[in-house]
Amino acid sequence: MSDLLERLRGRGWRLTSQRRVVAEVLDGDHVHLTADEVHARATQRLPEISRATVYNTLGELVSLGEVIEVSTDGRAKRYDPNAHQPHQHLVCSGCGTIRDVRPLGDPLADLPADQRFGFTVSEVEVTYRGLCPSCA
Amino acid sequence: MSDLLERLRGRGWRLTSQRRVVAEVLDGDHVHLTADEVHARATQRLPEISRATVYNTLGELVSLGEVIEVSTDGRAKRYDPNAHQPHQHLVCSGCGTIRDVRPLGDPLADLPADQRFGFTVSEVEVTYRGLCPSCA
DNA sequence: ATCCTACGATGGACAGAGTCTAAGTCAAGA
DNA sequence: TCTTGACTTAGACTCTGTCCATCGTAGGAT
Ligand SMILES: [Mn+2]
Ligand SMILES: [Mn+2]
Ligand SMILES: [Zn+2]
Ligand SMILES: [Zn+2]
Repeated sequence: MSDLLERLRGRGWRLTSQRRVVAEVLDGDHVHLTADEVHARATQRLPEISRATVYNTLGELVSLGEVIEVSTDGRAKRYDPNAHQPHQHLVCSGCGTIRDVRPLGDPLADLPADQRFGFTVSEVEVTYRGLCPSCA
Repeated sequence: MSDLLERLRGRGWRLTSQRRVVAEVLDGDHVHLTADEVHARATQRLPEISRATVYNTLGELVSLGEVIEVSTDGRAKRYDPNAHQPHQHLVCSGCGTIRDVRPLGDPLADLPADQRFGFTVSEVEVTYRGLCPSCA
């Protein structure tokens, strides 16, 4: 996480307390918080941080490739700090919990040429759904 | 499409001009309209149809399994009348066009047991992304 | 053919998620 | 320490979707 801040400062990022707090909140595994959840947690450490700044900072982290935007339901987007290891998501239909998963093989290979309609396909996103142990 | 209306009438649906128009707008292949797009097209045929009715009717069609809700971007949900043939989606990152595709094999099989975290996995949703011929 | 009524349609208020702006603040280089 | 442009802030605004009270009508009953 501190190396994230180093990396960003190297790219000319002005290091403010707000940005530091947002980065801290996003630290960890299987973290998939909404912007408002990030804001709520950031507020505990820095009471006056604004919603706009959280949105701005998250947007910048996404642009810089340090955070991934995930929208598994039709609701709020979730922000995922696990950006450097490609992965997919397993979502509980009961409670909404999201886990990072790594399927075998290359999901792109499953789409035959005659199903590509002339597209240059470069990316694939897979969402597995089911019930977690607590909800089953 | 008329068999759709028959099926629904058989299930006790009251057949109103509004519902008929929404069903007509959703007819076709590779149709993935937002609720407001459905409303705009429905308005051309039936000028006084309301937004609420479009949302209600779409919601009912989804509950009845006749239409599928798709959210490929973080924006508005899209409504897909191709509900009886399981399929996945190929989305153009340039213009947003969505095509129905059928990948080979069973995507569920690619998730090994040690990546299931005790979940009962029952469903998988795949979104391929790339550039369509016009945007490339 | 007409009547009844419960189901459906309507418009507008409301809510959640996100964007934008104008004005104030401050990190960091000179 | 001074300066300045980048950053933060509050709140207005947009977009998507839901809810509600009231009105209208599809379709069965007579
Ligand atoms: Mn993740
Ligand atoms: Mn489709
Ligand atoms: Zn669960
Ligand atoms: Zn395109």
